[in-house]
Amino acid sequence: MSKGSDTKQSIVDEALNQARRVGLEGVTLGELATSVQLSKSGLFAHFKSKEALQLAVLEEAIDQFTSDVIAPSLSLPRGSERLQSLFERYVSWITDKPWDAGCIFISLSQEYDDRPGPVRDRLVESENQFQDVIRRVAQGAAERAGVDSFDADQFVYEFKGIGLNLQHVHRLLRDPKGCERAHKAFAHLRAHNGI
Amino acid sequence: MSKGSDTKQSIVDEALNQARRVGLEGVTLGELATSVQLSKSGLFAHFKSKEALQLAVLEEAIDQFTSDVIAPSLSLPRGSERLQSLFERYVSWITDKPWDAGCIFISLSQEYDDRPGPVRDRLVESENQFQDVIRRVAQGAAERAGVDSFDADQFVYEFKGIGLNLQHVHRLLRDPKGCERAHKAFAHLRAHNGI
DNA sequence: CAGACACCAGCACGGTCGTGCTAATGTCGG
DNA sequence: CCGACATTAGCACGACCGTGCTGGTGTCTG
Repeated sequence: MSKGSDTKQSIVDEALNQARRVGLEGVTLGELATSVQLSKSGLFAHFKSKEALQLAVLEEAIDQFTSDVIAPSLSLPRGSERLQSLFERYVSWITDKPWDAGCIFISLSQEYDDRPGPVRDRLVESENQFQDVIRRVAQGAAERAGVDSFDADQFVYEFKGIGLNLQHVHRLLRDPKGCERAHKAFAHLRAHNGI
Repeated sequence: MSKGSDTKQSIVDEALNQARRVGLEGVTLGELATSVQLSKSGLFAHFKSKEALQLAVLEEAIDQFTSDVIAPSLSLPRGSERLQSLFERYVSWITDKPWDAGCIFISLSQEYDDRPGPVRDRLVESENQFQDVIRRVAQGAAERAGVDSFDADQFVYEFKGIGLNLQHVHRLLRDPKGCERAHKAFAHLRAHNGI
């Protein structure tokens, strides 16, 4: 039972790479099939619908994000060190991909903000979970630093803004100074909150 | 020669509205034709290609942005008042649209960041122009406030981050507190820079 | 008022889309 | 080694895509 799972995994991997460039709706079964050297119907047999494939791809992206960004940061000691790590790994996630394609969640959030359905629902759920992680990590840093009246939700908002514009300047405008500006902005944010 | 221009304008308007929801590639000539009560070929005759239509739509969006956001702000006296107006009009542009669809440039930047061609080129050009406006307005406010060593580019980066995440939380997460957070973040940004 | 021309509908084209059905191939446990 | 079953190819389908051509209908100009 391993042959089938293997090819299914390679399909999802390739679909994820393509989705980073053309979006999840833009991934085509025909094109995807030739990419993984399968017939269109052979590929389709692994998923009962295109939507199921899209959900599998999204799930794969969430898994990668969890193990690349979240988990390593949470393994660090609570406090500003963990917070800094979370930010830096988020920056790397957006800019360091060997395949040059950026953060897929940011692309998908624009693609699905007006497209109801299970894909959008799952995307919203994962975004909220990520916000929760940021909030808790920041809250921990604030407590360790002895800061009172810390507005965690506001911190999350500004944290994400830095990341979103990083993707914007890095991918659309091709500004090489993006990372530098992102780090500087985050330093401002930390200083402003005393953490 | 006014009948033709009128219908052409109504086509572009409708296409712009649809593009806000499904992107420029997602706008379909057939669907667009029925929306404006024209035959597909009748509509197509106004543009020699779909790409020409896309460029016309983008140009229309740029015009609206200029007259809704940029021009009114630039008519105000130089300084922090003008800067604040620019930000608030940007926030309104993202959230206040009667058609509930958000800022199309943010959607397009994700759609075309990996799709070379004239549409992407024009989009990049207009983004750079907007950044120039922010930079000059902020620089003016800094000079009026007597601030030295003002990092205008960094200010632009953080300004845009606030707007991008506003679109994100407003449209995807449907967070009603988005505007409030955006304004608070901008107040932080101004305070940090002393303007 | 008539001729020139802009405007638009009808129809057709090759392609590709997602999705099914059927049959041949492969893989694995007994 | 063989039978059960998972995996994949071939083929077909209706729908829609962007794009042309051709002819008719309106509209403005002289």
